[in-house]
Amino acid sequence: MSRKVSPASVAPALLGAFPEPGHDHAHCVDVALKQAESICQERGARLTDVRRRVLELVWRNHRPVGAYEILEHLGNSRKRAQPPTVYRALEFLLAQGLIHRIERLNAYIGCTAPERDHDGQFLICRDCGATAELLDRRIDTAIHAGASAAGFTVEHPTVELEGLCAKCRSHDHHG
Amino acid sequence: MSRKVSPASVAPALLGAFPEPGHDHAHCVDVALKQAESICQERGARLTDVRRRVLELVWRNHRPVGAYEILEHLGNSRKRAQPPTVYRALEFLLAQGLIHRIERLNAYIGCTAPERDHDGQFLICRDCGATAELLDRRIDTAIHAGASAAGFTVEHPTVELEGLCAKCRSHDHHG
DNA sequence: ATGACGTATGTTATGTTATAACAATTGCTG
DNA sequence: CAGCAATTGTTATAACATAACATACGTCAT
Repeated sequence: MSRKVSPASVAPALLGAFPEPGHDHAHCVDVALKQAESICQERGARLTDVRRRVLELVWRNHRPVGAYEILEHLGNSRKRAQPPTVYRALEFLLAQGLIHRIERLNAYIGCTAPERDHDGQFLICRDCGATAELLDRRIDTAIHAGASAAGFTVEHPTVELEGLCAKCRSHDHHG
Repeated sequence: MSRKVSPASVAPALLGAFPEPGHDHAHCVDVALKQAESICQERGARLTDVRRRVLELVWRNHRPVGAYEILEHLGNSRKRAQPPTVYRALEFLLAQGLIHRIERLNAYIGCTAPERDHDGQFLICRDCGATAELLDRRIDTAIHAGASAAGFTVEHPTVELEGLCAKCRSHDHHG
């Protein structure tokens, strides 16, 4: 069992793509959790039980998930967790680059390329809610160029693109 | 007095630029209000008293302003306005393209090019809070190209770039 | 002018998202 | 196992936003 996971072998084939309707999502979750373990171990960061469960819940599907939605599913039969528990876990996962926050939606989504330090670009379908992460260097380049023309240095770009995914666009046309 | 205002004559020299520290801000507000009047008249939209006052408050400075901050300044000596009053005015101003919402900050900022229908790109200084609007076609192009490569049609891009403006960057270096 | 209608605003209550502050627990290290 | 730092639990509240219904206002046909 190699501890160091090569990006090529584990990266889901989702970068810039929307998942197929019937794909093996358990596999997506599995990969994400394994990557998280590996990354945290490398860094000496502690992927505790709460944090792992929150990460798992963020990965329940390929849509951004709200903190309170996570909270609902985090409950331990008898006692419900409180907001700070979830927000602290989210804060940790954000800091480790394991998830991203979607500002438009006040929601969180699993990162598909956690090995790289980056701010992604997000394609958010207004119809089905599916959200894909893009890592487009041309967009980055254009942004940095445009900003520096105004004397501005970009540190944390937020790029969230609402629109229609291919599937929903074809539905709209046909139905 | 011409009713139709040519963009060239009124557009503030701020597109993609941060305002000078000592600029005549009363002029910025004045221009914004006049443009708003003109645009609403053309469209048969009613720029009522509440709406004009909210627009004026959004333009108090070149930083995004929160709804509750507006609320505080909207009070009429005796009775304070309620949240829905402000939110409804903001909704109207957004619909008319007279202001933009900054998602990262849950805040609103005056649009510097209200005659054009557009989603701007925003440069937000993390140090001084000053925020400038960019209308960079290269960024738009890169975004649409990147998205369509994933089969995605962008309808409403959100581009909010946090970083350092020229002034604050030089302060950082010197001090 | 007046009544009917649509738009705008006032008012009350509540929903949703997020954090402050402090206590208790856990895990690591000497 | 004592001491310390990191994590989680718990209580309360802050910050942002909207639902629902009442009132006022503008305008247009009669």
